[in-house]
Amino acid sequence: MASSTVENYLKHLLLLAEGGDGLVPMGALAGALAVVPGTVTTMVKALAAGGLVEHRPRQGVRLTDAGRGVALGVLRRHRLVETFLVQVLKMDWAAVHAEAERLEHAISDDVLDRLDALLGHPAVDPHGDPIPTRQGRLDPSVYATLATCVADRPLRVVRVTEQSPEFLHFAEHSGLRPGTRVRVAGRNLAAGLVTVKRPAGRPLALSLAAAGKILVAPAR
Amino acid sequence: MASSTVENYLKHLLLLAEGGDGLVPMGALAGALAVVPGTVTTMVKALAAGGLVEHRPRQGVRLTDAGRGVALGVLRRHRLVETFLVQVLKMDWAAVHAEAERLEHAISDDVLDRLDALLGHPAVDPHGDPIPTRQGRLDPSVYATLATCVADRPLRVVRVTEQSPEFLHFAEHSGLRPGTRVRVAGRNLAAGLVTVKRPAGRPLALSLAAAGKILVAPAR
DNA sequence: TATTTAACTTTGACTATTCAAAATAGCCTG
DNA sequence: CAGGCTATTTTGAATAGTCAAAGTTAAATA
Repeated sequence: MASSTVENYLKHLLLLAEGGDGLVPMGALAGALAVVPGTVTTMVKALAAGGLVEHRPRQGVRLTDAGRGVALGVLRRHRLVETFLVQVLKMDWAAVHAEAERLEHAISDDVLDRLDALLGHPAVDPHGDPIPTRQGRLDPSVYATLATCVADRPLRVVRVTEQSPEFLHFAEHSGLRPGTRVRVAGRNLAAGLVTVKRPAGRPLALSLAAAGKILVAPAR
Repeated sequence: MASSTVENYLKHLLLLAEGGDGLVPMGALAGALAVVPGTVTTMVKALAAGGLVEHRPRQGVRLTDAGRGVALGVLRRHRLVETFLVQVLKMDWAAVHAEAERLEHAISDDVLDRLDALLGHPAVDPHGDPIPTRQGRLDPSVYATLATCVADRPLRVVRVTEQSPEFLHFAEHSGLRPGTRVRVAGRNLAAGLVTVKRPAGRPLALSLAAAGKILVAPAR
């Protein structure tokens, strides 16, 4: 059994590898885990010895298939727990991330399957993040963001890729939860601003950095 | 924050102190935690330094008020989680103990309060064990057992004080879950046997040791 | 190409928790 | 009261995970 620490290393490796070629710099992992770089080097060598990662010295780390399997399991637990906390216990979607960080290491497969059934086998969590299937399949869909999408088309928020309570509260109060219909009214690249229109409320201005965290798809 | 290990030491100390004067022999604690006695000595000295227990060298350990408070919190989490697993996730009552052993260290007060409300503020868990209140009050009721109660009176099973899946499965199949009406038909002390009658089914024979684990109250 | 710099690795040390095995303290028996 | 037994404590060592700080490397800069 992988310890909570090992599970965290693998989970963050999976998250950091999204998009790229999978080779994660040691420093990025250290930052994500809030430990000093030397600690990561030590741990990564141990994980490599266990066949969970491949270590390219001075270049980075990559999950092996075995490591990816473990990481997907952790991510599935994390996202299903978040969904449970919001849908059944009616918790604030900004608070559930921290809770799930602890619970994801303490839930058995049996409990997880029951939770999954209770929730109706959800495909995404409250933030719109896809939930890996029991077989370890993770929806690879790539979406545009409010910073990159075509302007003046009807859109639908599908995902908010940030878990800090501050940002999530802002998104909620701005009516930018997954499912909301929006439209990009304009962009001012020089000023780094995006203006979006929502069904109700006046136009909303947000920075390109913030806009880049709101993933959208064409509203059909 | 107390580590899982510390929480376990305190929880078992609370459980082992039930009834007695509170002074638990080091060996008993070692047995309950499945560690060697030397480990307990080391750990208990650390807990004593932290004000959570009082250590009487060569005699035993006792919880301080602070330690008891922590232990009651752990026990509350354990028993509420068990109740949730049985009532909401429909798990086998024999399986939930092991699950709760892990979850009890990962649940926040916020989640716990919501679970408590969802379950309707239960007073006892699926085994009939009392759930400490949020204020740390634990029902001190003492019940008779099938081994000690008066014979030939209508009774009601209130609690099964064993968590091994084997015993719980036996109890379930024998119709001895909390709530069941029973009556002691007879005892043979020499043979160490108790015969009980249940509403349905033929008389059931069980050993005094087993009968001592089934707590009962007069059926009103 | 020589130098600077940022990222990464190494080294030595520390905390928490555990075990095995040797030492000791109390108590019970004769 | 001497032995002996049992529970407990001590001692020495191991494992997992971590940090601080010193040492390397490789790539970017001049």
